Amino acid sequence: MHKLFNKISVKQQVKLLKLLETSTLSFKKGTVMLSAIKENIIGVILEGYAQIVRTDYNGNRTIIEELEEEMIFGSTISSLSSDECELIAKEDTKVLIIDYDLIIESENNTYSYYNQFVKNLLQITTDIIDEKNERIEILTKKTIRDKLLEYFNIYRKKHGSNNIYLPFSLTDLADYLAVDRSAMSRELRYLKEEGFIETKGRKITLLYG
Amino acid sequence: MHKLFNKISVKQQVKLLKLLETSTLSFKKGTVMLSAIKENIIGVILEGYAQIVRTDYNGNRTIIEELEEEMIFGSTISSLSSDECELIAKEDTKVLIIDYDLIIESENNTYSYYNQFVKNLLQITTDIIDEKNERIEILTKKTIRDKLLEYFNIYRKKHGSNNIYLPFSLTDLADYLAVDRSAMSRELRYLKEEGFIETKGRKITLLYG
DNA sequence: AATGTTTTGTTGCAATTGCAACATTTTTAA
DNA sequence: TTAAAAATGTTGCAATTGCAACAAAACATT
Repeated sequence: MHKLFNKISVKQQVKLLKLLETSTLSFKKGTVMLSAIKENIIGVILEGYAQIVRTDYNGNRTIIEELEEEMIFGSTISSLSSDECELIAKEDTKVLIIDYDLIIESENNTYSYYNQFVKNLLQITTDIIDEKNERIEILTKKTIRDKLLEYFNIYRKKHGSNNIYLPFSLTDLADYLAVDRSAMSRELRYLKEEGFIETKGRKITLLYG
Repeated sequence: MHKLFNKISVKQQVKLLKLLETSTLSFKKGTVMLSAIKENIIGVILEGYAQIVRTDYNGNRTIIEELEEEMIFGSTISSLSSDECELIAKEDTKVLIIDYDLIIESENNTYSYYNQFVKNLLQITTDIIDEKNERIEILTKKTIRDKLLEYFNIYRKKHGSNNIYLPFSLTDLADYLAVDRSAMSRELRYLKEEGFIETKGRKITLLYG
């Protein structure tokens, strides 16, 4: 069950979804779900797998977000500057769509499940702020080395281990750090040569305090 | 009246503050309000002016946030990695402290003013996410020039004007963009020389489409 | 198992940037 | 008003980085 429905019974969930006039949409693999993100909505991936892809003025396409089952997306929540972004179903995908304005404008302050839902959403948004702050913390470092080390430190603090298992490819890591991939590759080599880290595939071991 | 109390009558506000066990603290100019930000709280500046300052391992102090009257702060909301951060009253300052955990854990889902408060807080957090996304958008640009132009474009889109009035000093802008101040100064000169912008103090005029 | 695709590693080189140091102007506070 | 502090502008230079191009490895798909 999704965090969004924490402390809300199944019966109440049904009522809630009706109250918020939600809809469930299904998309075939490969479909572009344009309209879905044009408006001010919150989406939950119920089944399948989708990506948010940006195409910039040069025609370069970047994957902004990978949306797996259970994940949440929406202009309120992610960086969907709706102009350039597309939501694309990479598999057959089922999405729950909730109108954000309706959540906020609804005057149904007496339904306890509705209020719980708003609270759950608040929890999720504050978690997202934490993540954004982490990324900003990393991006404000001036050198690639410092960005890497900051990324490592945050990971270590979170997981309590010197072993880092990258949740994505090194190419994606370079995107996340907003640095050139080959330059990052070079910096990782230096860190290895200087004995700060060891790497094996996507596993990185920190050898420093 | 603060956004946080939007659609909540003064009478209800009083009840709400009691319900959430808030406290109002006063600090003399120059005081370090350490404890205030150590815990999971939301603070509102009722009067005065304060700063959140980080001191890193090198002893370098950076102003992370400038908190004027009406402004809100807290670990849930800003980037207060509480270890290195201090909240400092720059003038005599009065602060409203709200325990975030109490907001979330309270089961008072029947008080409409409480629910409205949670909703207001949700609005504020989503706005903050937008701001963070903007900054990330800027920070992921690779050159100083592109960072500046992205900053300008976001400003122009928001204010609908080619005149930019910087809300802070150029030194602070360099911090915000996470670039060296003198290098930014140089880049601004190039932009002027190439006819893209004009500047006068903290006013920048965009001369391009 | 064979093929095509994506990821990774590497390197030379040019462009960008940070740093340090200093002069000048503006702002702040006594 | 005046002195001190902060912000701004400038420049040379070294360090870091992005870019391009390529080879090799890993992965995915039929």
